[in-house]
Amino acid sequence: MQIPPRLPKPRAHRAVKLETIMNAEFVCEAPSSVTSVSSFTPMAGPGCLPTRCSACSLRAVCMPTDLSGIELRQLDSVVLTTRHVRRGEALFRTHDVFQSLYAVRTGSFKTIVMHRDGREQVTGFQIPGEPLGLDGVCWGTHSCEAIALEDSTVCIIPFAQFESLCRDSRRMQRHLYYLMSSEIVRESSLMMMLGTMTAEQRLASFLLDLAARFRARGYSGAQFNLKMSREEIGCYLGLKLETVSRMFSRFHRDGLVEPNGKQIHIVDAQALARV
Amino acid sequence: MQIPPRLPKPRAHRAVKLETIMNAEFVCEAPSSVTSVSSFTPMAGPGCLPTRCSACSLRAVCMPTDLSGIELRQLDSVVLTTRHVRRGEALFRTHDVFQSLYAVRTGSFKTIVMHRDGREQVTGFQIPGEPLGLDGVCWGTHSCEAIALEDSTVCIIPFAQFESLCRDSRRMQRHLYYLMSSEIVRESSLMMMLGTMTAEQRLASFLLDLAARFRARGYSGAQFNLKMSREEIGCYLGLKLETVSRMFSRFHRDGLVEPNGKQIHIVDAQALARV
DNA sequence: CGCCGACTTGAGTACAATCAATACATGTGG
DNA sequence: CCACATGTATTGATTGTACTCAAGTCGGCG
Repeated sequence: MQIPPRLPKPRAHRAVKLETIMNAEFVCEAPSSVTSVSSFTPMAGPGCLPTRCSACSLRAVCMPTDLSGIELRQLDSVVLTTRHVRRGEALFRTHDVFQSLYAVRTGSFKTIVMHRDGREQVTGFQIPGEPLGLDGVCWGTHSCEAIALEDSTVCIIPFAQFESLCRDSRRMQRHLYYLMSSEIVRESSLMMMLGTMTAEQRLASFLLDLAARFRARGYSGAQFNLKMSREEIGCYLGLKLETVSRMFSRFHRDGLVEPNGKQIHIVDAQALARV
Repeated sequence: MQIPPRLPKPRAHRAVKLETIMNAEFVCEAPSSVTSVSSFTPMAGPGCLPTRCSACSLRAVCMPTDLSGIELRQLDSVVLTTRHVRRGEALFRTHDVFQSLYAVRTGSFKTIVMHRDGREQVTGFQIPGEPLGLDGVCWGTHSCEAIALEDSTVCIIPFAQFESLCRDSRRMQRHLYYLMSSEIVRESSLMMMLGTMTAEQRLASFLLDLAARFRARGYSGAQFNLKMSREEIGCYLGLKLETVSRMFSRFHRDGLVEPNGKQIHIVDAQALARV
C-alpha cells in the first residue's frame, strides 16, 4: 500500500483534515497528480453559491435541459435558498414533516432507513446534482433520513411551490415524474444487487456505479475518493465492513483496483464489470 | 398437514385446476369455511367487468377517495379499456415502449428485473388495486417486466391522457405523486429486508405484508392462498426455494403458520412479527 | 396408472459473519 | 512536536447460515 501524497496545508480558519483538503473548495490548490472528484462546487470559487438555478453549472444535472427563459425565471423564484449541513448532521430525519425536495449542491449524503430494533440500511449515496427527499411525498413525512457525509450544501425546493410550477410547465412536470421514476428504477437495480449478487459482485457494481456518476459530471471515473466509511458501504451493500475490506484487498491483489484507504483508483474497469 | 376441502367443480369451458376454483370468479360457490382472498373481482358476477372507474368497487384502493363528479367522469373517459393477461404471460416486458400505467383489477402479477447473465430478481407482487408500470415513466421504456401469476385483468391508463387529466385536477396530480412515492418507499423497505434480515425474518415479513394488504381490501389477513411458487418467493426474498420451504416448515413446527402448500393460515401473527 | 412439476427434507459445502488482534490515520493535549 | 487516545481499516481464525446437490413425496393431469 502506498502512502497518499502529502499536500501543502492551505491556510484555513480551522483545523483542516486531509479529507477536507481533497474537497473541491481547494481543488485549484491540489497538485495535478490528485484529481479530486467526489466533492464538487458548482461555481469556481469557495463560498460562491448563487441561489439562482439559471446561473448554476449543475442545472444540466438536476433540471431539464430545455427550459425556456420563463421557466428558468419561475424556477429561480422557487429555489431561493440553500442550506449548509455539517458532516454527520441530518438534512432531515425519519418522520420529519415533508416540505421540500432538495438537490445536493456540494458535498455528499447518505440516506438510511431504520428498523425499530436498530438495524439500519443505507438506501443510497447522493452526490451533487442528485435529488433528496422524494420519499416524503407519499405520507407527508419522510420515511428515511439523509445524513451529510461531509460538510455539504443543498438547494431547497419548497414542494408546494414546485408543485404549482409543475402545473404551469409541462417540462417541469415531466421532470418531476422522471426524478421519481428514476428513483424507482434505481432502487429496483439495487434490489437485484442485494438479492442475487455475491459480496465481490456487489462491491464491483458499487464502484462502477459511482464511477459512472462521476463521469457523467465530467470528472474522472477512474480516480475518486470515497466520503463514506467501509461500514457505510457495507450497510449499503448488505455486507459487514470486514467483508467490504476483504473485497477491496482482493481487487487490489488481482490488479483491478488500487485502494489507498478512501482514495480509489480503478485500474481495470472491464475486469471489474466481469466479476 | 390437512388436505384443503374439496370444492364442487364448476362447469367451465376448459380444464379447471383447484387453484382456479379458488379464484374469486367462483368465490360465491365456495363453502364459507374457505375464504379465498388472493384473487378478487371488483364486481359481483364473473365476466362482469365495467370499464368505468366511477362504478368500480376497487376505486377506493387505486384512486383518491375524494374525487368530484367531474373528475370521475374525466377518469372514466381516460380509463376506457381493460386487458386480460393469461397466467404466465407478460403484461409488458423490459424495453417495451411505455405508454400506459396499469391497475390490477383481478388476479395478480409479479414484476421482475433481469440481469444479462440470466439472474432475475422479483421486485414485487401486485394484487388488485395496485399499480403497475411506474418504472416506465423514467426512460419511456419499461425497466422491468410484469408477468401474470394467474389469469388476470388490468385497467389500462394511457399515460399521455392521464397526464393531462392530472394537469386539470390537483387531486389526481397528488395521487400520481403519491403512487410513485409509495413505490419508492416500498422498495426502500424491501432493500432493508434484503440487506439486513435473516431468511426467517424475510419470510415472516413477506407473509405479514401480504396479510396486511389483504386486510386493507377487506379480506382476512389470517388465511389466504399464494399464487406464486416457492421459487418466486425466493427470488423476491433473495433466497433459494429450498430455504423458503425450510422456513415454512420451521414456522409450521413452531406453530406460527399452517401452510398447506399454497394455502396459508397465519396462526400467530404476533410471534411472526417478533421473529 | 404413471409422468411431471412443485414442494419437502437431508447431507455436505461455501461464503460471509463473527470474534479477535493488529495496523494505521486523525485529532488531542502535554 | 511528540505521546497518546480514538476511530477506522486490515487481516486471520473460526463459526454459522443459507446454498448446493440429491433423494424422496405429494398432487394434478394426461
